[in-house]
This record gives sequence, structure tokens and C-alpha cells, in this order.
Amino acid sequence: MKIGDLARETGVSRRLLRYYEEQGLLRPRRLPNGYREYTEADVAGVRHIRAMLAAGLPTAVIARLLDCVHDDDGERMVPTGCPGMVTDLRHEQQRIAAEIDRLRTSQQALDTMLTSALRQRDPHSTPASNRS
DNA sequence: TTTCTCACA
DNA sequence: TGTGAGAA
Repeated sequence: MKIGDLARETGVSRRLLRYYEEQGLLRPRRLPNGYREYTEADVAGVRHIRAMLAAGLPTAVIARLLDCVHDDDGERMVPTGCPGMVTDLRHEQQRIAAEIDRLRTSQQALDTMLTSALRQRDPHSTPASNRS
């Protein structure tokens, strides 16, 4: 199928499908006219890519992990196990945990600034309620 | 319709 | 990570 067909079937824009190829996530073969030719397997492939992106994985990692996953009769993405896969996932999990810590620190700093700014404006107001 | 590239958020 | 525009 051509890029427009895959875009329709997956709901992912043609532009984005080209971007995924550029990142090494998809490897369509080329027709003599230079057009990309995709297979049915690429439909599942795009679903897997979307799922991994949603999990916060960067494209470089997804490129490695994509071959370590297969499709469970129609719907689910199932890990088949690859050397290094668990290591990669653990590493990403740690990276995300660190990122959350960093964001928490930012949030705390902003809360402090906001509280003090509000006190300047109205010294009698109660502290800002923090959603944390 | 599709390709690629440059620029940009 | 993802998009828009322009030219072929």
C-alpha cells in the first residue's frame, strides 16, 4: 500500500509517516517511481510506535525495541524478548523518574514564587492551594 | 498523489 | 516530536 493508504488506515499523517521513516522506525521498500510501498505489517508497526511514544520512549529507543515486539492476534502489543530490551526499558523508566523529580522541583519553586507574589498583592489572603 | 528540503514550534 | 510550505 502507498503512504496515503497507510495514513488512512492508521490515522497518522503522511508527513508523520515520513518522519518515522527518517527516524528509522519504518522501512518501506521503494517502488521504481520512488514512492514508498508499505505492507500490512506496517499497520501494526505504526500502532506499536504510537504506543511506545505514548509511554514516553524516544524514537532512538523505539527503533531498537520495535523488532522485540509482535502483534497479539489483532490488538495487543506483546514483547517477544530481545537481548537488551529490559535494560533499555529500565533505563527509560529511570530517566522518566528523574524527569518527574526535576518537574516537581520546578513546581515547588513556582509555588513558592506564586505564594509570595499573592502575598504582595493581598497580605491578608490565604496561601495558594497547591495541587501536588 | 507523491517526493524532498528548509524552516520552525 | 511533529508540522507547513514550496517546488518538482
